[in-house]
Amino acid sequence: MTKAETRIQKKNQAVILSAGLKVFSQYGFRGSTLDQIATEAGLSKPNILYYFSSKDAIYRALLSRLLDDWLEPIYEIDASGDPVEELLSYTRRKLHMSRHFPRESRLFANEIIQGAPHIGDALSGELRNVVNKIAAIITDWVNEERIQPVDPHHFIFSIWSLTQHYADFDVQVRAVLPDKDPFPGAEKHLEDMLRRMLTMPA
Amino acid sequence: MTKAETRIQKKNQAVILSAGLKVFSQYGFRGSTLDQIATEAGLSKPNILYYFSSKDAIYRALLSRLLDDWLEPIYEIDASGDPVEELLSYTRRKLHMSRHFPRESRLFANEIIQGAPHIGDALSGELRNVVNKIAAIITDWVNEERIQPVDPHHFIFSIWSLTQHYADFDVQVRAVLPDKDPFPGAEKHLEDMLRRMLTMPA
DNA sequence: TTTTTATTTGACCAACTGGTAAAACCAACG
DNA sequence: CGTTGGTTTTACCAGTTGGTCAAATAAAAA
Repeated sequence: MTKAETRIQKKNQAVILSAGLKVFSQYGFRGSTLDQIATEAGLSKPNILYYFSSKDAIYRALLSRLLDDWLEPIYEIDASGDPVEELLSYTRRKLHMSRHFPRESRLFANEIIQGAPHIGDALSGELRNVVNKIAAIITDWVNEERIQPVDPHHFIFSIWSLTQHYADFDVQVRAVLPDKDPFPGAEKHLEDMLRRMLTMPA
Repeated sequence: MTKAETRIQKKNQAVILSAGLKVFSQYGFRGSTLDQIATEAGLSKPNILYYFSSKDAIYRALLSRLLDDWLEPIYEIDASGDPVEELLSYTRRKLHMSRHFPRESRLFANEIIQGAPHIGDALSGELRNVVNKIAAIITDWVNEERIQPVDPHHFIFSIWSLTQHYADFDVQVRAVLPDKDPFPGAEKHLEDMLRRMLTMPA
């Protein structure tokens, strides 16, 4: 039986997780320090360790929420919907995440680049399963000749990379396009490109 | 007048840079330690600092080589060549780099994700210039109706993200496709997709 | 060979790391 | 009011960090 949490606990846990997200997403696990997180959270270091038993515990708490959020848009793909529209709106949802939750995207990117030491299991477990499911749907759509032939797995990787790029490489994108918000252009570009790629020629 | 380097200097500098690349590309700058690099290089820590004045110096030496290597394939794009083939072979060169120099790709990714604190200037300088040049070429090709209309900047970003994904997110890719080498499939997929994108009428 | 120069090492340091312990503080409730 | 239980802080610790220094060693030049 888990004890009910007080208001203060809820608030401070949220503050710490938010600070941890900011710091971990920028420096990776090993490059981040409890002092940084404490400063960012406006709490003392021992106070942080009163709410989370260790640096690792903060990181793991963040990651366990993360994978769910990261995968959630893919569950909304509807096998009975219009193939092109389903895949385009999945892409739109992923791009939306890059725009509005770039820190989460970068935290994930850091974890993967470092070899996924904390979530490797989830990758070859849940992630792999859901990807294979969607890949099967895409294969069906191809066989029914409702979209152009594509390698379903690599196509999914393409959507991930195309959308996450705008969060993970934000600095680079803005260095090249300094004046404007890149996202409207990105959305139009991705929609055009993917639609062209998927659409059967008349 | 710079002194000529002895063969020991050459060898040890190379060994240290190689070890630094391995460590920095996995943990980022702040997450890496001189001890790790020393162990990886098979040298003592003070011995490493005999060849490079600081941890930062190793990192900067790596980055200064990196941007050149990273950009080099784009310089080979020939404005007078066949548009589709030029862009496809650029993509192939980038994918080739992801396959054979994944550590360099991840070092670069780490640096960008962290906000490019060491190479921000190069991004808004040299990188921006060369991208704008290639973007102008692509715009010409579009205007001459030799390829389908695309946003040139976002199209370049797309090539980068699609190809680098296979280096930076290698663990994820292999978690989903555990049995096979992903690169042959990736090459075919990217070629199919990009060709369709550039040639199919809207 | 001797001398000069380049290289490597072991001992060390101050600052920082994640984490602990106990005392002090504070809010609520009887 | 006083007690109780949750919260915060101060002081601290042992291990690690990037980096220094002088002495020891190996290589090259004379």
